[in-house]
Amino acid sequence: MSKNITELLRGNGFKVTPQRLAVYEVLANTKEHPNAEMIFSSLQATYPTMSLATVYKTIDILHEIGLVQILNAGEDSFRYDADMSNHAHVRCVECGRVDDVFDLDAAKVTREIEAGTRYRLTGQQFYFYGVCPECQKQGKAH
Amino acid sequence: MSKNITELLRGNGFKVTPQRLAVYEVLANTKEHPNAEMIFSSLQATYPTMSLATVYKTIDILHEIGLVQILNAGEDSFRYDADMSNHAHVRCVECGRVDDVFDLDAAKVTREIEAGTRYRLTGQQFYFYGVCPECQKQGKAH
DNA sequence: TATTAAAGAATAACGATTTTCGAATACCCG
DNA sequence: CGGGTATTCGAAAATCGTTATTCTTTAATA
Ligand SMILES: [Mn+2]
Ligand SMILES: [Mn+2]
Ligand SMILES: [Zn+2]
Ligand SMILES: [Zn+2]
Repeated sequence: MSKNITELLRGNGFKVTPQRLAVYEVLANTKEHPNAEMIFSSLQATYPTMSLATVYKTIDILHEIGLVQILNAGEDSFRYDADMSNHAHVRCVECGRVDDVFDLDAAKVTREIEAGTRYRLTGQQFYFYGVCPECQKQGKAH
Repeated sequence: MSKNITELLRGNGFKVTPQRLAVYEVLANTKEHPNAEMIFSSLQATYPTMSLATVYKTIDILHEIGLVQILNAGEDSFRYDADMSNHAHVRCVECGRVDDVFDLDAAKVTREIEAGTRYRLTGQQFYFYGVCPECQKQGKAH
């Protein structure tokens, strides 16, 4: 995995830097779908000198070489995901967390849409909104 | 249809103004899913004095009284749709147009997700992106 | 038609995200 | 090891859809 990103960076003419590896590691080891600020914060401990600008530029590159997908979950900022598989997401409108949704055959849906619309689809985003299990517990008073 | 919006505005304590009717007419008579700027532009001919701020405020009201839905098609701005049925959208990454996708049973998909996750879902947003038939012809992307 | 509160026009302001800038640093190739 | 140059840092600035403001106009009611 780390080997993969190193090769991909070099192979695309990008230098391999600790910052780039670190940003990718954050995304590869979380299921939280962080935005740029969250990535930046989580690197403060290990990379106190990391610049937010570097996070943004690194994400651009990681996206360009196919290692990171960009999520628009209807918030002000973008979220990022190193899981490049075709899966949907659900955002809790109470606490803001974004979880994976794997119980959806996205490829099948895509095929149906492609047949119906005559578009050649290159991607898709499914977002669901609701209340996560934890917030349901806390908000019993509803 | 115009009768409907008039009643709804009055019934909700809003005044019926030419601007409000005009904004709704644009949305009711197009399939282009315009954003605020596009609505504003398309009204320049008939309402040269229309303010962009009025477009925004009117959309708020139309949304509030259930006449317009707000779309997040993965762009910087929101798009609006007077078709209140539950349907998905597809955006052409070449020319930016946004088309309807009626070949998707969103309610069915939502039920599946709700069963699989433990979220209590309150809404969803699907959008697909790809290359529309016309842009495929022009070979902008082979 | 007069009254009055709501609404519109025009434009300034907003504000969080994202980008830019220039000097310092460090990756990488030979 | 160096030299060349991509990259980083840090702060500042831009971005830009949307909202607030101020003054003017208008819809609704009787
Ligand atoms: Mn994910
Ligand atoms: Mn539509
Ligand atoms: Zn929650
Ligand atoms: Zn197109």
